[in-house]
Amino acid sequence: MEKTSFSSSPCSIARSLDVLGDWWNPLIIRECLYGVHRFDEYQKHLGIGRNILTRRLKQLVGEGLLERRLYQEKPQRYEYHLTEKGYDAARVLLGFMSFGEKWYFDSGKDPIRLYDRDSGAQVVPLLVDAATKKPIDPQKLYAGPGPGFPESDVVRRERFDEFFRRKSEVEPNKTT
Amino acid sequence: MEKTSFSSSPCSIARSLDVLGDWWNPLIIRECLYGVHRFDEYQKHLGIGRNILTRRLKQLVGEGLLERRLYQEKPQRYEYHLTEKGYDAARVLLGFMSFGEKWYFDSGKDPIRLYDRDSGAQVVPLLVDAATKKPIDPQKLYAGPGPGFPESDVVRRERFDEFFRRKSEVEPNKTT
DNA sequence: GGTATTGAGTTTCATTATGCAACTGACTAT
DNA sequence: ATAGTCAGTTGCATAATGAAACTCAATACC
Repeated sequence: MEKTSFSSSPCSIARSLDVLGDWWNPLIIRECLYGVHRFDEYQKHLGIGRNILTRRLKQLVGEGLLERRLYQEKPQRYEYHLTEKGYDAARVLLGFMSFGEKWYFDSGKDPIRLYDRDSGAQVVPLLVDAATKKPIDPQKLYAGPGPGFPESDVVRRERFDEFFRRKSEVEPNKTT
Repeated sequence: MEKTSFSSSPCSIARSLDVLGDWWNPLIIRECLYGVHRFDEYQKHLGIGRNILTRRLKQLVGEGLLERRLYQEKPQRYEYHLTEKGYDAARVLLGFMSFGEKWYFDSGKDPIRLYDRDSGAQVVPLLVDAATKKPIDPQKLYAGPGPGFPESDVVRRERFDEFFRRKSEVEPNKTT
């Protein structure tokens, strides 16, 4: 397998996939969000092999999404809790939820619902543009290099068709 | 490996992971979103093995996220395009982007930016509650069974600690 | 006409990760 | 003294991956 690490890729998606692009890690984070924190509970709820659970937990702790918390001294026992980064990863899971609900369950028959801890009101995640607060339609997007895009990476620039086409309409003299 | 399919799990996250819980599928969808549609282009951009690219494309077409489009008759040649479902999956990718940008790149140095096709304005994805339009804080959420949750699945109900605790505060007579 | 190139895949094979089951070690409850 | 809980390890068969070479079919070059 050799797992092809994307940790050096200049793409936020690829970077995230290093820790979230797998079957178990998101599910472990989900359980944590639902209030599961101990080894055997993860194992039972997920049906994951104990060996790979060990590995996944180590990875998630190593990546800073979970923290190990000693909850008992006598035989040392640890719980796993979400860090701030872990909670941010959970936000990605909400994306999975919305997608899954729409495409795999009849509408109105969603298996799980989310509520606000303060108000108790149901929470329905929606992806919007931060500025206009309007829902995002991926079909109406195009991508371009940002400030952190490596100048050197000429090959990958090929992808940003639309960006450069539009740019050259604005500055027709500069031919990239 | 035996890939443990979650297709029957009563969880939207698990269901989504069947097709998105992998390193390549999200990246293929990303490329598609950036305007890449042909076999050799995927292979070059992603550095993915041609054999597994074949399998992934088949899976994505089979799952209905991509559609094969004949673009040349003589030697039959196909392009892969996002379906509506595929574009919805792309919405999940935006979640990955936000996460990756925040945790793996200095702020203001995001490698890739998104723009609106109509207005040309930059688009910044943000997860909000559909009703209140306020940003979602995963720390302030708790989960409970929805209308589609299988009554039979008593084991998994254990997870919804907070939900049942709160419920019994409201209806203290009914002890679940 | 013969050779090279492109596009889209297969095939083969060594390397890794996974799932399963059994085992260890430290303690606790009966 | 025996059974049970919790958190892992260890060992092994099996399945997925990555890399490179190979197959077709057709067009482009000379």
